Amino acid sequence: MNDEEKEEKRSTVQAVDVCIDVLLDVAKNPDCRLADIARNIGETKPRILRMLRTMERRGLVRKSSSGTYRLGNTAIVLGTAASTQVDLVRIANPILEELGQKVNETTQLRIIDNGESLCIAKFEPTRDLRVHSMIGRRRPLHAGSYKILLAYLPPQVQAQMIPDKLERFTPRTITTRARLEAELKRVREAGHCVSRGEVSDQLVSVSVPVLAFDGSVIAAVNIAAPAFRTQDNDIPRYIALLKDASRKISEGLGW
Amino acid sequence: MNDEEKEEKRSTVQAVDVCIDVLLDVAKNPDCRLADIARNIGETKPRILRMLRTMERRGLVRKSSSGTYRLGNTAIVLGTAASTQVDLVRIANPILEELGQKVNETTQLRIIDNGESLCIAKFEPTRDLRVHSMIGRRRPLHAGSYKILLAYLPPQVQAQMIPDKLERFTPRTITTRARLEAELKRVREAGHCVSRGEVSDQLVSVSVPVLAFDGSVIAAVNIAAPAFRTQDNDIPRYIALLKDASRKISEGLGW
DNA sequence: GGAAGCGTTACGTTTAGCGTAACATGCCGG
DNA sequence: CCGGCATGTTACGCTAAACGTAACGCTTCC
Repeated sequence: MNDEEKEEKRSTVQAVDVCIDVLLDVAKNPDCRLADIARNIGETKPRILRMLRTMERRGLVRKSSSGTYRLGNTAIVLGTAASTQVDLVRIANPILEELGQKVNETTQLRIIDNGESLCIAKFEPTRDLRVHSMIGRRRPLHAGSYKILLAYLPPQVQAQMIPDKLERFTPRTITTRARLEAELKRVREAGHCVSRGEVSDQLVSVSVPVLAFDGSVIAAVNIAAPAFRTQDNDIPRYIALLKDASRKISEGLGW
Repeated sequence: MNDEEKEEKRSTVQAVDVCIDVLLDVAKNPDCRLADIARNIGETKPRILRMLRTMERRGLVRKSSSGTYRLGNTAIVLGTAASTQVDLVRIANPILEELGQKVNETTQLRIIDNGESLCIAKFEPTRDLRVHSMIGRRRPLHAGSYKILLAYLPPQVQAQMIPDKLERFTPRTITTRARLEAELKRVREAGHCVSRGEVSDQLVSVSVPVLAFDGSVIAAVNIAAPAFRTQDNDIPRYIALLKDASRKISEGLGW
């Protein structure tokens, strides 16, 4: 371990850290087995077994009769409590719903987390064909309209957020740093970002930033819709509605 | 520590156990301070500080600028994943919503957890005056219509679930073991339970059991409504709708 | 202006809990 | 039918992770 890592981990509890790894792994892979978890996170089976037992006793995970693990009731309770405690999510939820009802499409709230974009709230309309969304899903920052999260960062922070290799998802994905930076400049000036098929061919997504009191960007609201039913003249309307929603969220947060 | 406790705690990880205590305490008391948490769960401040730091680094909790703690984004992600992984909750949610829309009142799903009833799913209608409900809220088993959870237990299990002292909430609360057992017998024969003001004066609540494949009771669905707008002739309708919902949940679970 | 709270740091001691190794069990293929 | 390989599980001795004590500044409130 180098000095940097030593500094990072000073005065933390390893067992808790590993236990969080286990929880996240179970969250990602429902019905996983002890051996899988141990392999995934690179620990020994006895260690993970002890942790799973502890968490099972507290209802954080559940062990099925076939020996596979899932998250448990306590995790639901924690999560529900969390969504009422995280201001951003609590405020945004009804606003996302109102917006989504209005345009009858999927809406999302995304933040930067660990160099990726993370969905922390969403609304899906009740129509047969809609964009599927999932809280907790992570996406790279360079593709799709939530690249807007990068656009307002201080230059050097932005630079280190952009990985050297930009993965390509579709022919329209931006994969060179130069083009991405040019696009980010344009996005910053426009105040919104429209992505047509950068992540998935058939999808259009439009994002605007959610501003903190000091003008910094703390999240992005977006509308995601199938390309075939999104006409060019829908876009300005979407942008206006998104800006309205974004403003309401900022106000709700007390700014 | 006596032998029993030793046996209980064999091959678990103490640090994880304490960390769950911390999480649950933060869930219960948003914006709590380090010293409060340490006091609440009877641990030293440095220990809790180390844990909070570890969890904060992973986004499980958030520390505000004023030094208070709340649950964080990772907790939301975990909770959302959990509600899709716990079959009972995943299946029950849309059914609870449909039921709640039909009667325009609050509906809940409750299970037995640790000698109490625990709300693990709910629906609230969008009307001004409604019964408030909260996932994670615990209630004693002897009061209110969810006492039905006790009614189908094997006699000796039931006996040890009923505490010696039955807390009184209202004049109508059952507080003697004999009366409670008589009531449970009646409930078991009727297949439903109606509570009028046992927990709170102004509330009526009706519960029916959710059955597993073997006929054992795994949960209770209930409708909770203000007493003034619940006429006697509403009750049979509620019971019928509840039984219907309960059957759908059982079927959804594959039974 | 001190007393009492807070969060935080440092450090030496100890015990929690780690990993190794061995075991029981189930499943598959030869 | 039996060995091979997977699984989950247990036992145990060793070690270092992390615990608690004590002391540190800081703020807040009498």
